[in-house]
Amino acid sequence: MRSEPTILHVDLDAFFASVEQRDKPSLRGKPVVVGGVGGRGVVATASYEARTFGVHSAMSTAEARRRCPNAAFLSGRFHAYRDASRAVMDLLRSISPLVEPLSLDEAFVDLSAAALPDLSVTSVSALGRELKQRVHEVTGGLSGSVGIGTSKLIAKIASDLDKPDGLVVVAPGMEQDLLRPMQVTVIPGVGPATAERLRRVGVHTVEDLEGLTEEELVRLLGKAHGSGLHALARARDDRSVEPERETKSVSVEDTYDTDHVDKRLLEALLDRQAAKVTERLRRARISGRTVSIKVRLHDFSTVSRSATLSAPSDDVRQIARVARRLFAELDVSGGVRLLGVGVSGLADWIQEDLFADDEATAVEVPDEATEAAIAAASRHRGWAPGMDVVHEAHGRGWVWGSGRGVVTVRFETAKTGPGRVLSFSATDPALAPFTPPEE
DNA sequence: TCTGGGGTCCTAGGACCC
DNA sequence: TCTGGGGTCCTAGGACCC
Repeated sequence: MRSEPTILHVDLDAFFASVEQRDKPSLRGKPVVVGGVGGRGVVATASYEARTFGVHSAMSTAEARRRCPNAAFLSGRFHAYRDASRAVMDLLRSISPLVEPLSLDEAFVDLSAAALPDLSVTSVSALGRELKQRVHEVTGGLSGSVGIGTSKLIAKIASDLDKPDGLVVVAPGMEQDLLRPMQVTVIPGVGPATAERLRRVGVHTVEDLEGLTEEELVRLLGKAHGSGLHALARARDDRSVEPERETKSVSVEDTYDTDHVDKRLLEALLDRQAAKVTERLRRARISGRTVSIKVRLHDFSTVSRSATLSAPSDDVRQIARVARRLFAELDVSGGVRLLGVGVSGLADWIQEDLFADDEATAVEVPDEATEAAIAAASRHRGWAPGMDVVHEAHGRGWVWGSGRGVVTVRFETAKTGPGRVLSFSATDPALAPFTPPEE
């Protein structure tokens, strides 16, 4: 927690719905619901007019239609949201270089890096007002709610206090007075499951939460969540604004209007998703080592499977093949409601050839020994012997570390077909010919 | 016609290594 | 061939957020 109110949180009001109303005057003043319009859709954003009918985000669209049959139901125009979001984020970055977007419609700004005469409540309040005015201008009429405080926690809670079109600045020293009477669910990270656990031990408000020791909270919620909540309950929060957060995973998933049972259809859908994921990896110039699938069954239970490759890949066929293999292990005879493919363990796409200059002591060995080494190493790594290794190398190189040294196997590219082993070398000549480890 | 899609972070257990 | 501890990696699932 800082001594001055230097963290600002902006949240655009009913963002998707507001963009629709901005672009289509006939929708202004009327209930608008943006989200999935299919049989299994849910509401992403409801305009304030729709909210008066009890429609809110995450509600099923079917329920929303029941509550507000006259609303306009729209599936959304993401490029328009992205454009509006970009205008706002650019605006924020003109105020301070330290901007952390949380989503299209939300961001933290660190005002300690902004050009301000001082960081008094008066001064940051004036900045907040001006910001709201300029958000209105750069977006062609959208409003945002702004919260300013001495920490992320306080700024975020503050922006929610006077929605829509609000501005709340929490003066330094007032943090605990603000939090104590509130429900524990105002703390980001306290969702239904955590709230229920806390309720069972008689904790409803932040003040109640303060009554628990860190040990008690850790016992109840686990180490990270428990000690984190112990601090936040006391308004202790020194998380910094992180302008550049790296992507950790890329995924695609689809819920189908009816459950699918046809395995061949499902495999084709999986292939398509693998292609979409790969396309996004390539656009971002990244690749990934871990391929995951997600399957939601007819009863809404969800299973996931993943497999980690020896090297990062952005190869459609390889990712699709791994996805299919993982899928084949599952019993989906009851029907599949949702299917998804994801890639994590991301790395820069352009990989240096780590082994290019490492050949000084390299010793060439016969192909037979190479194949044996690959087979042994692949068993060692838990792969099916032989088959995946060549593809997984993806034209780079591949290292197997053992207690006795490092063995490098080089491949030609796998893009034009199954790769071929080009050479085999060891950093220590004593290792060649390589002896496969015992099973 | 209950329950999206894109993510992040955490936990727990097992394998493996030293 | 007895016992153990720590660290890392991997996998599956869960909670949470917008």
